[in-house]
Amino acid sequence: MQHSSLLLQVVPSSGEPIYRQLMEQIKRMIASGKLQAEDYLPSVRQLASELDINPMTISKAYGLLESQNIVTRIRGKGMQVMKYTQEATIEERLEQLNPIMEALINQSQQLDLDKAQVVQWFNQQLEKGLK
Amino acid sequence: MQHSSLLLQVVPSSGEPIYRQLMEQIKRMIASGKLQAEDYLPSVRQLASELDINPMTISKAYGLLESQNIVTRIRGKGMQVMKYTQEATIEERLEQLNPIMEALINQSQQLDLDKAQVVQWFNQQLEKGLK
DNA sequence: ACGAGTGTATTATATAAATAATACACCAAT
DNA sequence: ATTGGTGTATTATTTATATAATACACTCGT
Repeated sequence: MQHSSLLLQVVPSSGEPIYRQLMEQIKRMIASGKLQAEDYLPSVRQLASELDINPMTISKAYGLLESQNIVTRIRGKGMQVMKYTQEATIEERLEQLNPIMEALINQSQQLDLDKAQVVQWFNQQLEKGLK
Repeated sequence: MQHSSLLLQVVPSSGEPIYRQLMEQIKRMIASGKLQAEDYLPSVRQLASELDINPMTISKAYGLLESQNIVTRIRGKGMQVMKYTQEATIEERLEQLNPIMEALINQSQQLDLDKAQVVQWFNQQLEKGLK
């Protein structure tokens, strides 16, 4: 099977543990509808080989997603996005950005940058990075 | 001595190692001029007790800052911000926000949010968080 | 029944990070 | 000289993360 699944990416050196990076990305993909109810996640072994990561690290992420009732393990088939899962509203998705925005605001304060400067810079960076 | 120094804060559960959190915050405080050339960093023991963190973790951060020539160890006195250190320009400080902005843009894409929505939300959050 | 595909358990190893408790070398003020 | 303040070295222990190599139980298509 293909499922190319190269939507997921991981930065092992980022401090953030790999299994958490995976969990958060999958949650975002569910929130945005890129993964829908009853869709299957890429298989452990396939994802492990694509990302060059140990299969048990993937399995750890999947197991935790299951324990959070986000995904169901289906024997012999794989991990399935929970039935009845709804794509998140725009408002809900925006709220998921809060932790990182908090960090950004925090760093801005420590750098003694004011609101206007940061917003301008943010817009400038957005031009280059967001469609 | 006081130096209350409660400018520094740390989130032990964030994945980001404590010693790196400290290093980055101190670098930002130097860039913004909150710490100036020849200022002293809070002492290892004092900071350790304030943040409820092991002294050797602080010492590790300080040692790495020294090896990056950001700070000088002065025997019997403490860690001093390098002489002749200049406060960073606004442009330089804005560039220090790039890594976190990249992450924010990345997450926005994964959530399938568009530029206008994110900018609006960002402004809204800024109202609450930045003076 | 077989084989290839699921996720997972197990055991072991390695590394980074953090803690803990001491001890040391140094400086400065008394 | 003594005391109390610096940072640091040392050794040991603990925890979380990640890897590695096997093995197992299950499902599906043939």
